[in-house]
Amino acid sequence: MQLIGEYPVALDEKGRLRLPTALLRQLPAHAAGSNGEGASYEFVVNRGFEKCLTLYPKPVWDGIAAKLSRLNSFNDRNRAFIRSFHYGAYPLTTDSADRILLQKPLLDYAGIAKEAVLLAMGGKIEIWSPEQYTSTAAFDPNEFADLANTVMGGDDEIEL
Amino acid sequence: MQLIGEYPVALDEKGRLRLPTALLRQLPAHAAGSNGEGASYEFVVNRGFEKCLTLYPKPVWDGIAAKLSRLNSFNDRNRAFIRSFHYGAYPLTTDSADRILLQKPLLDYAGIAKEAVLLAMGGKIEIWSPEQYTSTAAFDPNEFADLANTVMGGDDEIEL
DNA sequence: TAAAAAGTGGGGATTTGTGGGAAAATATGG
DNA sequence: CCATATTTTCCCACAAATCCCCACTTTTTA
Repeated sequence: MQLIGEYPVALDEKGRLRLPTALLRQLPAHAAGSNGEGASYEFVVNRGFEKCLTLYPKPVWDGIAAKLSRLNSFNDRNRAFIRSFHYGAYPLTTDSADRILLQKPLLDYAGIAKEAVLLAMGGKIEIWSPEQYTSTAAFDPNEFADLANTVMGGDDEIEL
Repeated sequence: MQLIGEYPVALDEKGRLRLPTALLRQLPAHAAGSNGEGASYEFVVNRGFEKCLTLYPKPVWDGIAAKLSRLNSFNDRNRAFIRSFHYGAYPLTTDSADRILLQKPLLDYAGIAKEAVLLAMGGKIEIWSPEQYTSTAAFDPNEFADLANTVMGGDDEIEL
């Protein structure tokens, strides 16, 4: 699953966050009604490594959970690792208008109030507060070049 | 069984702890009434390896107990391990309002008073005091970089 | 420029969560 | 073994959060 896109969204009075149609269309409608109508989508949210939330489509999460479950949980380090993934985890389903409701602790963690930015990448979707997004995830050409060099550098086989 | 979620809960005056519906829905209603109504859930609690309690759905516990029983109990280390696993273990059933009642020694062990955090992972549920949870479950991603690489690693389809 | 699709905003039913009285069960002490 | 104190749990009533539903506004498409 290769999700793409940056989407500014607004939370309404009740704290509901609508997932843009452009994003939902990229997901396999893991849905109720056999027809396209009334379909709902399942996700798992999580505290991200940075000050943001991470939204996993359920199938993607299940893949991760399956790998984690193969770890021996009698080992301290493994346990801590598994726990780190479940830190702030919460299962979500879209409502009948393709909206999700995020728990207050999660919103607080990411510093999200009325607005947010969704950043879809690969199999997951990051949810940022606009402020954090511009300061942390912002595109700085110089920094980008540095990173590109560090991460990809020296490997002639990879081209951007 | 893949349980998901972090749930803040409050204990009432009588020390009862209600299991959130979102969590119970993930369990096979190991239940009394043939209909969904009046169903109750069976668990086993235990002292966790960390300063928390571990709640096992009965079927999961049974699986673990079966494995333990296959250990050679003529070996004193095995005997000690089996004993410590049962140390503080206690069977529980939800009451008619989906609440459980934890013994004082267990609450003391985990430092739980009025509030707790439930962390569901894989087949079990950890019960933490909020303080312990934030200090123990917090993690440094870099610390797990190698583990992440080993477990998830090499497989470019899976992302953290 | 009309029609369709996407997005927004509540009212209010329904579900979930909380609290406490009192019955039932269990323990304690003669 | 009975009487009393304590703990547990049932049951009901109330409070709060969630979600369905539908109407309305804005944007896109043809």
